Amino acid sequence: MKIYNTLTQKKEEFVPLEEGKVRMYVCGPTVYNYIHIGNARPAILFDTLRRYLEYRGYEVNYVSNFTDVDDKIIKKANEEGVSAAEISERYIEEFRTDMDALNIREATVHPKATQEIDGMIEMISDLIKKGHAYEKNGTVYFSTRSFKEYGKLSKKKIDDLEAGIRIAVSEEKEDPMDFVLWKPKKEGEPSWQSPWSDGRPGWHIECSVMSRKYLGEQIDIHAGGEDLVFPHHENEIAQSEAANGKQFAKYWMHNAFLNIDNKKMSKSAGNFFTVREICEQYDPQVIRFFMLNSHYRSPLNFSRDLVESAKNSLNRILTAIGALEHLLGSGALDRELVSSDEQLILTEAEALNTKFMDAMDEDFNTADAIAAIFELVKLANTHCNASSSKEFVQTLQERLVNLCSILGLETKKEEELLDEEIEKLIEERQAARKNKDFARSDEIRNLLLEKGIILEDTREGVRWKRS
RNA sequence: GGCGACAUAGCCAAGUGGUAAGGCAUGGGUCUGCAACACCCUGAUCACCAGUUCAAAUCUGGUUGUCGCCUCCA
Repeated sequence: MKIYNTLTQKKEEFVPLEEGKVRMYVCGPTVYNYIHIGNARPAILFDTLRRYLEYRGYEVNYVSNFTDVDDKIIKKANEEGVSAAEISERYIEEFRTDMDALNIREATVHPKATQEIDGMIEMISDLIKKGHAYEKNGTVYFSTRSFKEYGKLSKKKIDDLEAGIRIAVSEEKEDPMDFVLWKPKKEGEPSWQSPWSDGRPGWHIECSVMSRKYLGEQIDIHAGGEDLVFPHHENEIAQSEAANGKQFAKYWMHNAFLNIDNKKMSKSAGNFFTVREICEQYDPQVIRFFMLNSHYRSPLNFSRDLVESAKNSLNRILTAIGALEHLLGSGALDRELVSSDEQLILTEAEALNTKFMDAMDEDFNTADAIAAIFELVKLANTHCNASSSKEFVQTLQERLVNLCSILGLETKKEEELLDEEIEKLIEERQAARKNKDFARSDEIRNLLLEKGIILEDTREGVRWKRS
């Protein structure tokens, strides 16, 4: 299994620190609003990676934080006249709702920054003691020059960064590139006591501390959006490695951005969508499929047309699985033994299964893996019918369901029951068709279509699905 | 100014040395009472130029174009 490592800029064989176990940390959201569709990309991707690792037999310890103290949260709280905690709690709940809709599993541990302040103070003290940080008027800065490998992740040289050109440099800093570990509170801000001042932690220190607490000093995979490479992840490396004296994360994975109509999402331009509003218009599964249908390290464009297209694509897969299940449930399959012709098809299916796994092993190539699913769909559509053997159909059905579930695509909707009224209409339509009353038959079909029920007449009876 | 990425059919998108996966859309056909689903057929020499090689979308150099990071941001 190979993973592209931002640190080395190469695909590397994945070898976990401890055999059979994977420790991964994914930078979580700052909870000050609903998450947008761009936030959903890493969440979906790394959840899928986790599912795949587990499928491959690894025990995955997946930690993702909530940044629940931050300027943006405080600003929002002040605007609404409520506490920062109220804002963060509210949006943590909304975040969970969105994650659930997208079928993203909950992290093993989902720590909140505000509950880890002690650990942060401890690490900051340690960094000061080791000469990697210094205090000025209640503010503690990390001394980037003290960490000689600073810049190794983002491949930047401190001298090239031209700090201060675009933001005013605080005169307190010994070097323009030094960043804040702890800052004193301003009026009306939430604060915690510390040896330096009543205040709050800087953003970067959170992840170093939470990662160490829940996963240890060294972890396997640290992931996030590519914009986090610098400065966030660079700073995390500096803090963690300066404090622990060990390599922090072995593999750094970064997903490319999601653009809207070919432009970067920005609130000022108004070209962004929240996950919430997209989920009102489309099955969240479509969004998940959409994200997985391209490579995680390539920029991905988002537009209505593209989602429409993804919806049709996903439907092809789901329809095929639905058809197999319908066939299995129809009682039409009375042959038990797999024929020799069927055995050949099953061998092909086995090869496609391997193709899927190979694609996933090659730096998590979900687009290629999905291609294997489509080829499997084609096999099933072409070869499964009422004269197939039960085992043949079942094997293909199970293969498809299994591959989809690795990607977090749920194919088994719970046994849904239709309204009695609708059931009656379907029966009435069947009777009408039998009597060749096609006018009435079509009338009923259209009526149900308006109610979101699509009917399909098959040799094995009527099949319905939701539009 | 520094660092980095990308450019494949109408659209989306795999593919890093041996003559282009997969999907969506389009058009034609089969199936169907009609549909839907499905199946069959239908499409690109891989931005451009030069080079390396028996052989390049895939390597090297250059050109053009698009984009990201360097500031809170997934």
